Amino acid sequence: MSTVSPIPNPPLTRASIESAALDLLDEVGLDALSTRRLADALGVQSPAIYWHFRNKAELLEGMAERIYLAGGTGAPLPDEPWRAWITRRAREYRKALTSRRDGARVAAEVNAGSPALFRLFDDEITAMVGFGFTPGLAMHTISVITHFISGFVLKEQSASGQTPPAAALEPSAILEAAFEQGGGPVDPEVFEHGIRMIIAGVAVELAELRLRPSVA
Amino acid sequence: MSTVSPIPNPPLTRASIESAALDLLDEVGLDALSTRRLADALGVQSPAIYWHFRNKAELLEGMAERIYLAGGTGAPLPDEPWRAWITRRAREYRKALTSRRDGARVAAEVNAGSPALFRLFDDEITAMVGFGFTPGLAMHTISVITHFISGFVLKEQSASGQTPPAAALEPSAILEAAFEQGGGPVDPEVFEHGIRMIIAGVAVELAELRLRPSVA
DNA sequence: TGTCCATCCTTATCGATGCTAAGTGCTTCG
DNA sequence: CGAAGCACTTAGCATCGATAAGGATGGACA
Repeated sequence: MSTVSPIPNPPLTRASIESAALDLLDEVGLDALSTRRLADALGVQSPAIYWHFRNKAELLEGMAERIYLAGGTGAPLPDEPWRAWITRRAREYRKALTSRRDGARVAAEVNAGSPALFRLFDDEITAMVGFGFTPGLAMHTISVITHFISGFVLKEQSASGQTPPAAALEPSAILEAAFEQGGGPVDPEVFEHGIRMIIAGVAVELAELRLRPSVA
Repeated sequence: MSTVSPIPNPPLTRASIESAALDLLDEVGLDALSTRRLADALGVQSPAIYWHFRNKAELLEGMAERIYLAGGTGAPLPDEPWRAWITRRAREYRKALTSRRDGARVAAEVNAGSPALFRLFDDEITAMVGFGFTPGLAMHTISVITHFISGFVLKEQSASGQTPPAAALEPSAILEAAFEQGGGPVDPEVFEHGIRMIIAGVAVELAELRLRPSVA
């Protein structure tokens, strides 16, 4: 027998732990993501993680930030109209959340704290003001869209792999038609439609704002 | 010393356990809501709970349903216009979620299953069709509003009692103005504004629908 | 009246979890 | 050569959700 070659693991870093944690998340889901399993995946004992992170919540925050930032930069492209830009950003945001199992649940833990996310938020607000939004309207608009997306993806991800409602009750003919036409509460078209609705609502206010710039 | 009067606890029921669990939730929060603490509050040993519920998730579903149903009935009042009705329902829904600590997190667990909630959903869709919505538009509208509210309250509740972002970064003047005018992502005005935006967006489609009823 | 049985709860215990305390080996630098 | 401190291991604590098995209670029925 040859001696086992004593290849030492590459040293842990916050980044490598977060990466491994995200991969493990995809494998086992958030509820089964324990520090011991993560340590196993890293070829290490579980307390090693606590040298790099104060606790599991801090790890989850790091993971959440990575999920967020996977969406890419926030600024509008040159000559990109604001509706197209907001629509694109909304889709990117959803894609970032859905790219990881339980991504929305993990992202919901973050307290909006990190500098990188703060910058991104600042850039987006600034860009909106450049499009004629008041700062207040920009804050409201981006917040509304963000809340909608996180609520949507949260249900979308928790609905996947779940027992159907057992159909114990008979829906009315109208409700049946609603499911047929509307595809259920987490149908992809609901997402698109929601973004369109919100943008349409904002557009009304923005138009008024351009006519009567004095009104905040 | 008088003998301790042997008053037996009233027997447990699903309802009494769910009630006690919701009260305990207000006291300690979701993360500290364990079956042992709950059993303590009920004057009972923890496995007793498992006679009434298959597991903790089933308990949480019962709690979630109670939180939802605390909002009251869903049908519009006589002569209530649809915008007023939807606005009122949105506020009631938010109020139901915020009435309990971590209410949105608990409610997020439910898989939309219970018969009572199914009925409520059916009633609301049916009412909207009565207002001139197509079944599909009704499904989309109610879903969009629900997702927005759950996303909003989720952040609203997780933001309360949390360390501010430490202000490590300097916001741009525009972002500063946005916070001043807009009050931050979970400002109550964001909620009101979001509902108005969505309703405005829906109103546009509804108006088109009334002009050209052939279009789904 | 006596026995049987379903109901509802207790005792005891399991494996797993987040986390801490204390110790160990390795590198680096004075 | 020795000290410092970094990065990790070993050991263990309190707590968690959940199960197994048994005990008490009360009504149904012969």
